[in-house]
Amino acid sequence: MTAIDGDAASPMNLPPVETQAQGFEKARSAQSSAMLEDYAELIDDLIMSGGEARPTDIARRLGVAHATVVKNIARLKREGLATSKLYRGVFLTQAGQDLAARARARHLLVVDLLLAVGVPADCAKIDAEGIEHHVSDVTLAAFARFLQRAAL
Amino acid sequence: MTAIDGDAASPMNLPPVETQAQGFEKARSAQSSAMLEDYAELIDDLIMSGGEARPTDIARRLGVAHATVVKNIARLKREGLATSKLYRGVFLTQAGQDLAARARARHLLVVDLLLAVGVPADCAKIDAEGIEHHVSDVTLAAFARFLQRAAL
DNA sequence: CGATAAGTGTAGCACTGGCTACAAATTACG
DNA sequence: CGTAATTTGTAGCCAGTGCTACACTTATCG
Repeated sequence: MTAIDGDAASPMNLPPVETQAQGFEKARSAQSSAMLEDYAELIDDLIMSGGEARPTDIARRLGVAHATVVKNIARLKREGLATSKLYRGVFLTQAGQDLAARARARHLLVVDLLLAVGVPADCAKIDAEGIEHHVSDVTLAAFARFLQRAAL
Repeated sequence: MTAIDGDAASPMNLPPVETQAQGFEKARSAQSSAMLEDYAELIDDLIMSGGEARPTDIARRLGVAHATVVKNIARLKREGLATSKLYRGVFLTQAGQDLAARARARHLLVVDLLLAVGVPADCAKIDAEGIEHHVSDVTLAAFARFLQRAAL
């Protein structure tokens, strides 16, 4: 039951079982909240730039079918992040706006770090989309510190 | 059909539709191959360190139920990455070993980069598990260059 | 004002990847 | 050698997130 025997069974260079499992578990759970963050950030972007966030626009931006967006917006509403009336655009609650702000800050920081270590701009933007959801707060703080140091 | 109108509808600071959709699409497809890479790398690790990769060990390392592992191993076999006989351990085909080698190289490079920018070791190991699957070849090359430069 | 286009929402399907529960095989041991 | 524990495999369920097809509302325009 305990993980002790698991460690004892590793004769050499394998990482400890718990650490490894922890990493995988975190990666799995990150995927779960990734959609919420992406939607919140995108909806916020659309509202701020154009005044409204419509399912069709969101779908085009995400590269998915509009029906997928409608279904996922239902989840955002279920989780208290967004509101919408029938055949009207989507809006973020306060919680949704907070999430969007956090997601955007994280996104920008990841892009900046990629640029700072020499990743081409277009590539940095694309890769950041996948990476940002797996960057823990500790790592994010390290990124910020590194960028501050590099800017001097 | 074209994305032209989408761009025209963006009055200000939003990124172009195609680039954005491209990033999201890549993130989604990365998730699809992530499982294969994780399994291949882990199976290879287990075989190299202990001589055999058993579903129960894999399950413990990944932090999932053994039945999940068995099901996913079936997918690896379907895709020509692994072989196994009933009630015996799992082995990698040549393609599987190649995938494992690539995954491991990528994993190590990501961990090294995180360490190089000041992320704590334990945190780097955990976060790398999620990040590695979203690092494109171009970005990976940039990481390598950065590390080489930093080592001087 | 009415017809057509565009946008929105609903229903139902497929696939992935978790899980539990149960069955079968293998291994360990008295 | 045979029984108990462990391991492996199978079956069936659920949730998430895509999709297409269809229905309905809203907007556009002749």
